[in-house]
This record gives sequence, C-alpha cells and structure tokens, in this order.
Amino acid sequence: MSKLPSLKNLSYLLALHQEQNFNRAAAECNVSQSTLSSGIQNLEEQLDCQLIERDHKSFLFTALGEEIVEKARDIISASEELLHYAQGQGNIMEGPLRLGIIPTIAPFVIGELSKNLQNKFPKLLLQLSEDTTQNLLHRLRNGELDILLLALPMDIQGNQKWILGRDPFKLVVHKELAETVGEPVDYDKLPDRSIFLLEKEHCMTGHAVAACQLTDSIKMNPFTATSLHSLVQMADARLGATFVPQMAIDRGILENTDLVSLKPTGQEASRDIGLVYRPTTSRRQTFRKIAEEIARLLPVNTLN
Amino acid sequence: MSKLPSLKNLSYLLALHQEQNFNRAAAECNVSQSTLSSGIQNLEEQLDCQLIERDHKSFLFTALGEEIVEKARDIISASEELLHYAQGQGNIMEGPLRLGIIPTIAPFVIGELSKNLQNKFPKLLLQLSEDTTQNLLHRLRNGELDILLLALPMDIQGNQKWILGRDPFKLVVHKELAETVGEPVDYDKLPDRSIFLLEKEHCMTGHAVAACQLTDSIKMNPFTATSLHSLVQMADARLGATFVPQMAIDRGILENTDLVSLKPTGQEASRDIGLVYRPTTSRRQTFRKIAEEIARLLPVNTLN
DNA sequence: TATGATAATCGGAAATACCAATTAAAAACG
DNA sequence: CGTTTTTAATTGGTATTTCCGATTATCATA
Repeated sequence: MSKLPSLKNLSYLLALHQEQNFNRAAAECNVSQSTLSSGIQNLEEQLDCQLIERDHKSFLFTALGEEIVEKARDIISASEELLHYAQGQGNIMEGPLRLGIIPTIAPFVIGELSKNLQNKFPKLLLQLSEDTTQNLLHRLRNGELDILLLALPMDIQGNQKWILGRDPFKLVVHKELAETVGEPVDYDKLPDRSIFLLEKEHCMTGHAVAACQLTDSIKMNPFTATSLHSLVQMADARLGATFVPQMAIDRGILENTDLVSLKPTGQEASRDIGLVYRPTTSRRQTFRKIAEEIARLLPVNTLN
Repeated sequence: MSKLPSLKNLSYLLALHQEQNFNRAAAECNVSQSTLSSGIQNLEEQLDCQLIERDHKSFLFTALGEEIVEKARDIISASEELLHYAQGQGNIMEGPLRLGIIPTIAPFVIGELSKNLQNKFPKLLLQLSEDTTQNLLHRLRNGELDILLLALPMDIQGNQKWILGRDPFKLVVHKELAETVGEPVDYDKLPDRSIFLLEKEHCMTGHAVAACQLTDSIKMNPFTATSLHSLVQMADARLGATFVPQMAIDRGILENTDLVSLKPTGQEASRDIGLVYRPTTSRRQTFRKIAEEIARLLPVNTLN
C-alpha cells in the first residue's frame, strides 16, 4: 500500500487553494516558497495525480484537485479537533467555537446565549459572526465557521441540521390601525402597498410571506429595509405594517413604540430555527449542548 | 498553535490499540519496536496528555486514550479514502468496499448483487462478510467494515442509515396443514410448540414475532435453528411451521419442498432492510450507488 | 527592452525518523 | 528459589527527510 499523504502537505494544499499564490500560501504556513512548492509536488507524486495545472506563470486547480481540497479540509479539521480535544483533556466544551447567525435571529439571542454559555462553560470561546444564509453556508463549507443558526426551511446543501424550535410571525401595526385590520389579520383591510419587508437577501422575507399566506403582492410596498429595527421604525411612523418574529418582540423590539402585534392569517405562521453543521464534523456532542442552550431561548422549543 | 499530530504516529496508536502489544503493533506497521515506542511517546507529548498508563511491564489505554483512538481512526480512514480517491482519478466506484450482511439477508442478495455490481462497476472490489448484527456493528465501528446491510428497526448506535425497502414475512407450513390454518393465519389453529424460530442471536426472530403479532409464546417451540434453510427443512419434515422472509422465497428457498407460504396476521408483517454506515464516512456517494443497487433487489423498494 | 512577479530547481544544513543493541522489570517456568 | 522469557523503554549512531536561501526560467507589463 502506498504511503498516506502527510498532514503538512495537505495543509500546504489548503493554503494554496485559499491564497491562489505560492508566496502568500507559504507565508501563511510559515515556510519558504520552495518548501511549499516541493510539498505540493510531493503530494501530487504520492497521490499519483495532477492537482494543479501549471501554465508557466500562474496555475489552476484541476477538478480532481478541488475535490481533494474538500476532503483534505475535513481531514485537517478533524486533526485539529483531535489535538484540541486531547489538549483540553477531553473537555468538549472548551476552546473556540465559531457560530454564524443570520441577522434576523442574531440580535435576539446572542445576549442571553453568550451569558448562559459563559456561565455554564467558562472555557468555551464563542466567536459570533452575523451574515446572510448564503454567505454563512459558504463559510461553513470553507471551514471558516463551525455551526450556523439559521431559519428553515432552507436548502442547506450537503449539511446536516437539528430543528431547535419554532418562531411565530406577528403582523405589527400602529395601534390606531389595529381595530380596522382585526385578528387574525384580514389583509384586504390594509391599504395597497402598505406592507414593508426586508431586502430579498434576508430569508425572513420569503418565510414570512409563505407562512402568513400573503399572496396578494399588491399589498407589499416595493421599498425594502435592511433590518428589523428599521421596519419597526417605519411602522411606528405610520408608513404601514410589517412582519416581526416573536423572538424579536420577546426581546422588546416594540418597547417605546405605539405598535401592537397581531396574529397573522395561517394556521402555523412561523419559521423554524435550526442549527446546521458539516456532516463530517467530529464535534456533534459539543454542538448538541449548544443546541440545547439555544432551544431554551426560543418562543417554541421543539428539540427532542 | 501547536503542531498537528502526524498520521504516522496516529497509525502507530491504532495498531497498538488493536494488538495491545508494542512488538506486534510494530510488526504490523513494519517498523521496529523502538520506533513505535517513541512514536507513541512523541504523540503523547504533542497532544500534551497521557494516552496509555504504563505499569512497568504492560500498559492500559486511558479513557482519553480510547477516545483519541476513535478520532484517530476516522482521520486515518479519511486519509486512506483521500489517497484511494486520488489514485483512482476521482472514480468513486473503484477499489475495495467491505460490506457486512446478516445471515438472514446475505444468501438471498449476494448472488444478484455481486453480479450486478461486477457489471456496472468492474473496478469495484466487493468484500463480503456475514455476521450477526452486533458483531457487524462492532466491526463497522472498528473500521474493519465500510457498510452494513441490516434488518431494522434496530439500535444502530451512533451510525447513520438509509432504509432501502421492506421485506414481508410469510408463515411457511406443509401444504397438508395449510387448509386448517387459513389465511391470514390464525395461530390458534396451530398446535402448541409448533412454531420454530432461529437462535436469539438472529435479529429476525424478534422482528418476525413483533411484525406478525405472535404474542402467544406457548405456540413457539423451544428448539432454535441456526439458519433459515434448517427451518425450512424442519417445516418440510412436518415438525411444525416457521416464518420466512419474502426475499428468501423469491430466491427459491421453498423449491423442491412440499411447503406453502401464507400471509401472517398483522397489517404490515414485514422487516425493513437498511444500509448502515459511520456518520464520519467520506464515501456517501459510493454507498448511495450501492444502496440503489440493493434496493432494486428487495421485494418492496422504498428508497426515495 | 528592462523590471517585477511568479513558480521551479538546486545544494547544503538542520532536524527527524529509524534501527540494533542494551537495559530494566516483571512474569513464567522448572 | 533461581533461571528464562517476555515486555517496554532507552541509548547512540546512521540514514532519511525537511527545509531554507540562492538561483533560474518564464511571463506580464511598464
């Protein structure tokens, strides 16, 4: 049997893939350019295949090379995890944990979550990152993040998930409008173009429209906001109505406003909140404990 | 950041864990005993923890050591998989595939299966292994096998599964007895102690009893057989009745006998057939293709 | 045509991996 | 009870590997 590739060479390959440049990749690995260059050649020899196509100045990863990079990433991160696990004497709730959260969830959980985790697992180093679902999934794949807190349903590609709980949507209107709309909401009683939503980059827009059975698009205003807090301000200024998730209301987003929240049309007008991770992770147990902590903070906890 | 452990040292650790002896482990790795010894010490130093307790003659793996072994196994096998994948130029249906099958499934699928796989994937090297569910699960965990074909429901521990299809149970009796029993079967019409089953090591016994709603244990004969073929022979000799899975009948297990098969009591008197694999595998795509091939051979294919 | 950037190559130095032989300690045996 | 066998650790020396700095070759571009 031929010799296994060395982790060192695999990490050279990853650095090269990330930097797309031998010098920078070498610097990244704290080795000389010549070392990295021969490391890659060495690897190609051992694997008996071409990983990069060289055209005498620059280079390109081959299709096979890209696939090897994917696999190498898993191996390197599993090795890092082993190292970290051993050095922590088997304590799984120790060291860095990189958690990505979408903007329509983050502000309403990170306060409580980081406080609780700090108390229960003082050696855990929570590193939060707020971004859109698509960017987060990309960064999870890259190994830049460990787990994601997302709203579902959603195409999570090759990843795995746990559904932690449910977060109902509420229609938020100025209190002087509440009477005319009724409860559950009759959208027909709202003026045309009076419902404001977030930019389409935010998955909440789609989730809210689907969950609340808001099919009549004439009711929607073409202006889109970039944050829930903006939407609330607009509603408070009597520009119209909007949807707000229950968890935001629980954390007081409507305080100091003249807004009221109404139950929207639709039996279960809600989004699911889930934790997403790579299927190849070796930290399921750690993630599970994080899942339990987050689930306790949700309006409806459905983690089994 | 401290240096990653080398794959070489991790493989020394695995060999030591398997052999529980430095000399044999060293031989296994084709290195001298001193090399392996210092390799392990090296690893302990790098990981900054004690992996084995030495008592001046023998040694014992520490709890942490055992856990590190588990993780190391995943890393080594992922690396082997990467190597193999690269050397096969990305062809996932190439090289050895170690498949474990329980004895109440194996004889009825391996013929067709290996023929079909041979045709479709001539470079695939199928290595079959027949054993009980418990032993197979143990060997899967050890990395000795890649995937298992089992009957479900079953505690598959930390592993993952695909349900491939359903396999109905039939009550098999001598044709002269068929009239008196009726269809669907009325167990009360059978003499006491007239139902023969397999040894309790075979999961089929439990599955058949549960699925066919055979609660009245007085009907069962305390003698237990070691194979379905024995059971059939006993039924043919008019010693009693027995349960046989549809897939066995489809493959002609009742040919050249005077037996008939009857539909047992119970709406869906059947077992599920599933493929089980380690959650940390990197060969899902390969396994999926195997799953499709197997599913086509089952009485009821439910693979989505 | 010169300049700068890039990746590959080469030769020597440093680090390491490895082995054979030896030691130390305990277990098995007579 | 002493001898032999088995086991893992240690030691010292050798072979191998890894790594770097310097150099070369190639191309882009100024």
